[in-house]
Amino acid sequence: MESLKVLVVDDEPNIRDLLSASLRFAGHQVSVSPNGTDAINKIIELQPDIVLLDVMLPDISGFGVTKKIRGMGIETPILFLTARDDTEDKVAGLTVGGDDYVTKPFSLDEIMARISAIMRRTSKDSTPGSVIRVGELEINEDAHDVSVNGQLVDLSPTEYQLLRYLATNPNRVLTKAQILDHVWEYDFNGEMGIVESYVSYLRKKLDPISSEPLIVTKRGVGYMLKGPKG
Amino acid sequence: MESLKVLVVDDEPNIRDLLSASLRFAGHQVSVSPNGTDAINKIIELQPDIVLLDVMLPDISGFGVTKKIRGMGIETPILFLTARDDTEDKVAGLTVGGDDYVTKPFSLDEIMARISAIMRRTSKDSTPGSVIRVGELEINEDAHDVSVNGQLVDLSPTEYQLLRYLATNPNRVLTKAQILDHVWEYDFNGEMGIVESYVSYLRKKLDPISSEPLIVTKRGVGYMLKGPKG
DNA sequence: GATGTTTTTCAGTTAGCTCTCAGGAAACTA
DNA sequence: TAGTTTCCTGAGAGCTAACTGAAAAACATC
Repeated sequence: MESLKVLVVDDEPNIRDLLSASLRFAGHQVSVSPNGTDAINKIIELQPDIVLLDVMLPDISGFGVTKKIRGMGIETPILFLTARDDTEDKVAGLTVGGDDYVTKPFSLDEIMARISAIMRRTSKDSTPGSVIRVGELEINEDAHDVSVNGQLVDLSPTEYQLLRYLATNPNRVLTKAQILDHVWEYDFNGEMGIVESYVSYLRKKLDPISSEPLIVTKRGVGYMLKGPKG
Repeated sequence: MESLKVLVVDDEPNIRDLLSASLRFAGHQVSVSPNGTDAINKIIELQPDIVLLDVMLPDISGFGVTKKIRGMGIETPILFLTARDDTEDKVAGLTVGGDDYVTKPFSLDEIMARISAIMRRTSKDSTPGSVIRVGELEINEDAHDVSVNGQLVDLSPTEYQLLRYLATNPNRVLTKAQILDHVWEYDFNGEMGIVESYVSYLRKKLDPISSEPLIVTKRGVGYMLKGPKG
């Protein structure tokens, strides 16, 4: 995915910082906004490629912002951020058009995946494709399917997300802390041992099929998904 | 279906936004109009391929608009949007020619299906056909019936719409929120559990006939109709 | 207005997932 | 080799998502 202009709208500074740091690191151009009125102005002024929009804002709600800018003919795709315990009727209609939503607390990897999905669907030009391929491994993001040497592997949601994070960084060691920060929800306060557990789960499912171990341990550092070149 | 020029005429901004977002996302070129006189001008000026026309408008009614443009020799097909409690004789005669109507509140999937049907009937070159085929499953949109391995299956209206939505997105996981947004009427206020119920109904009717389960559950994500290749 | 169908809700059950922990294995250190 | 650290993995408790039967509510048909 090429560099995008992203606007992050949230009243919680922690969330803003988390998202803007990650998005900047991913090579995007990020602006932030703490409330609805400012967001509307920034959307008009900056014309971002995508807006990450909290629905619960101090002044105008995310829906109000959407209504306003859509009324002006601005069709920028929106990724809504909603509280998990919002009543269901509040989130109705959020997946219409190019838009989508994630619930708080989210994981960074999920945010990135949703942004990719939205840009893939809405942008006419470059279509990077929804298949991640690393050596014998193939991840189909549309079908949420994983296969090794053509053979399907059944993964739980967390296993899937962990594998995808590794697969988007092949031949690169990722520390357990990095993995926790990207794959688990930002309010997770458990131990890093859980990463070891899930790596173990993945190995048990993947290694019997692959010709050589896919995930290698770099002792004292972290884990790495071995790609064809490395 | 190739890209169409669509004019959406409705005085409620919410409906206009809902329709224009969905139609744009489907690749069409959308213009909107809030009243009858403006609609007449836009129809003359833009020469759309199809008009989505609310019958209840603040100035000239949808019928008035139709009469006017037909009097000018403009034969653009029209999909009328009517209130559900409109009397029969009011909507009678709407389906003459290439026209059709849907009642408010509608589901997005129904709107899209009606547009396809109208374009299929009126355009000469025409789209491939009205049959959706995914593996052993066959949906005939003209006859509104469904068969698996050649054997007819009797479905309720909602079952049919759900299956069609899944079938138009084979090998792609659809979340319950997406399904609700596309298959149920836009004012539906209930819980997502209803999707589980209907998936269960479909499975009970389809699985005894199919050689393998057609609808697969992607736990924590959504549902997917399994096609031949995936 | 009675009957049958469809839609929607609900609750009990089932199956699957997340996370923790603890003992053991492997790898480094000295 | 012994000691230390890091990692691996099996077991299990607790939780959550999903399935399904049943009943209530809405709707249609005659």
